[in-house]
Amino acid sequence: MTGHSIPKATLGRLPQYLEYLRSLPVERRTISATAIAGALSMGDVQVRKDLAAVSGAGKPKVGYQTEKLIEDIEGHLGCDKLTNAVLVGAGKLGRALLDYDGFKDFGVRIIAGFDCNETVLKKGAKEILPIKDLGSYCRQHDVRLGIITVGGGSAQEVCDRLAECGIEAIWNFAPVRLRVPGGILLKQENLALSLAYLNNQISK
Amino acid sequence: MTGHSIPKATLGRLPQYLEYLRSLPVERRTISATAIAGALSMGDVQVRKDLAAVSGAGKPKVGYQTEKLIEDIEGHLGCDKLTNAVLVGAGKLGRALLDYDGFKDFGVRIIAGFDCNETVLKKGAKEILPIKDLGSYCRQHDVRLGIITVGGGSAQEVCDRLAECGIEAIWNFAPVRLRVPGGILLKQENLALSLAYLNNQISK
DNA sequence: GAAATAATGTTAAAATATTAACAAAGTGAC
DNA sequence: GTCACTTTGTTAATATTTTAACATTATTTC
Repeated sequence: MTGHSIPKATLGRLPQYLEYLRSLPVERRTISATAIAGALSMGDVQVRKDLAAVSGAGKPKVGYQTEKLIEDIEGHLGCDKLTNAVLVGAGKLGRALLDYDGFKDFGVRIIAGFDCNETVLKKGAKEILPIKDLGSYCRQHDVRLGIITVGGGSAQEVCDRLAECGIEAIWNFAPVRLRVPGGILLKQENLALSLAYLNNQISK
Repeated sequence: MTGHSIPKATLGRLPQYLEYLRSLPVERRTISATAIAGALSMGDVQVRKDLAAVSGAGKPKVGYQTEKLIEDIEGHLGCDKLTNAVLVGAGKLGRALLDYDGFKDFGVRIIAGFDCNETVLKKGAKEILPIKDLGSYCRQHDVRLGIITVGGGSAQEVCDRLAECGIEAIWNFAPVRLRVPGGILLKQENLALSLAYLNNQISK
């Protein structure tokens, strides 16, 4: 168990399980793969296999210990270690993400936003700072993740600057394909993409 | 060609190709699978296979006709048919999506937002209307897609109301698993989920 | 305590998806 | 016109993922 090679497909489903498990009432000490499968409308065998890849054994007739399962999934997703992140581009989307507090459940804390537009700068809990302070801030606060929510035009520039700051991964919302130096992880988020998929299914 | 069974994996990559192709300058009349693969850092054979599934033939030594390729992908993604959508929950994220105009490129037009909070109501290009008008509005405007950006607490309620309005698909940003009546398509969006994945990779 | 049940875990099979290998077809240079 | 080159499309091999089948194990009931 926890051998080493968790299938990529499994990894992609883990957050789903995690989310569901967390939504359960605390009284629910145990849960069966069948129940999870039912709630998430997936095959029960698949759930069992996924869980087997990341967690210990369940008990026949009983299921898995809910709490242990959550812990194990969190462990594999790295939710236990808190990663500091900064966000660049305090437009509407940027501010929405900045204020969204659901990320901390997944081990990421956005500790500050940056923008070049003076008018959006803000002090307080979630600061929005001038972009020129990006480098020094990142180095001071052990920032490992950068989130890009600027327009497509300046995304590459922001990306480069983040790379210079020693960021390890970039989560890009700008609809532009970024060039990142080797060693830096890039995740492209394209909300329109989800829509396209939905729209396709509807029309069908 | 356009036989009928496009692999699911291919379908998932189509929006990526589309995005890239659209980013090309118009002078670029033809493009090779190799070039696409290079830009997107994927295997060239895969690109060729994907393209073969949705479009006609390319010419050796030349590549594919950019414009035709775009059209074909759009066709398969249903981007050609414009679908009307409404958004419920005009918080920061909701307003960000409402104002984001990238969706229309993927065949979806958010024509109005709804909220129960009187203070955010707004007239103009992208109206924000009181939630009580949801039903009549949807029926009048042939709305087929509903986007939920309310908090987790009221998401199910909103979902039920949308279902009553004859919506065909729901795109849910609330971190809650919704129960939808059969026949309605549900796509769960969980931004935190992407983060979890990233964070996992970093920690590794 | 034996039988019934609900769950697990494993092994094998089937389906999908990716990668590699190679032959064929345009294009351009000489 | 032939040769070299690039790029396609196809066929086969490999890897991965999903599904099915089945034997096993704890719990509950009688």
